Amino acid sequence: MSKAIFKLHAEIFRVLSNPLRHEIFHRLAEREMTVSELVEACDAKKSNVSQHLSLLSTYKLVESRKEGKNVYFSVSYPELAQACQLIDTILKDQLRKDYNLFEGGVV
Amino acid sequence: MSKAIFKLHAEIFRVLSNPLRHEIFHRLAEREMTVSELVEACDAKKSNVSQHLSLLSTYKLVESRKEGKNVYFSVSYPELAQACQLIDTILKDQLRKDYNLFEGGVV
DNA sequence: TTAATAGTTTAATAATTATTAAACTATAGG
DNA sequence: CCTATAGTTTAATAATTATTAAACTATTAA
Repeated sequence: MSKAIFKLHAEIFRVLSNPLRHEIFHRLAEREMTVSELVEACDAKKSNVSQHLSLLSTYKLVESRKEGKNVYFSVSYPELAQACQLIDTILKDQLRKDYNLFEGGVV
Repeated sequence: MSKAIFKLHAEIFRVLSNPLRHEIFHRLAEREMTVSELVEACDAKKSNVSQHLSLLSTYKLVESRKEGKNVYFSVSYPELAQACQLIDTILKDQLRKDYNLFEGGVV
């Protein structure tokens, strides 16, 4: 396995390594949403959400369709979203104990 | 699901988002290795590998045992390593087509 | 007890990434 | 046309992260 492949794979992890981007991806894995809906759900700035969506799109993790004034986003590969949720589950189940790193039992 | 949880999950993705760290984790998922073996396998600087291992350890993704002059590292949760490999596989299978982003068919 | 090997830590620099506000584009309705 | 709403882009600043070299610690063996 070559450096280039590790780099490519790591790159996808990087895309999901920003908390807001991770949240956006997670929410889209549950249902299609407009930018405004995401802005409200995530309690974030519109321009910020838009930029994160743009990066997620660049890496084809999400896709969008325009309908009137709204743009609806959804995950491109449900399989990938599932795999990410699997990781999230493993983390929740298995790291909960360990993480006194993270201010007192946040999980 | 709270902000804090997204942050925690994103943090693990961040740990695996550095190419060298990703490579190290991937190699350790295959077998236990010493720091020197990793340095050679990854063709990287010893201090750099050591620092990445330290971060991986902090997040409990890897663990180590000392034997004489050597320190042997291995993955802590094979389940997590498997889930990461699942993501890697999905990426390889599904994104290959799309990635003309990445200099001419690297995957 | 010295030299060699294995690994870690520190500290500085370089490189990336995230966030914000402001300017911008597009669409729909009055 | 004018205004409001939805979203994007740009550009600047702030914050994080990665890499390197050099100094350091620990262990083994001569």
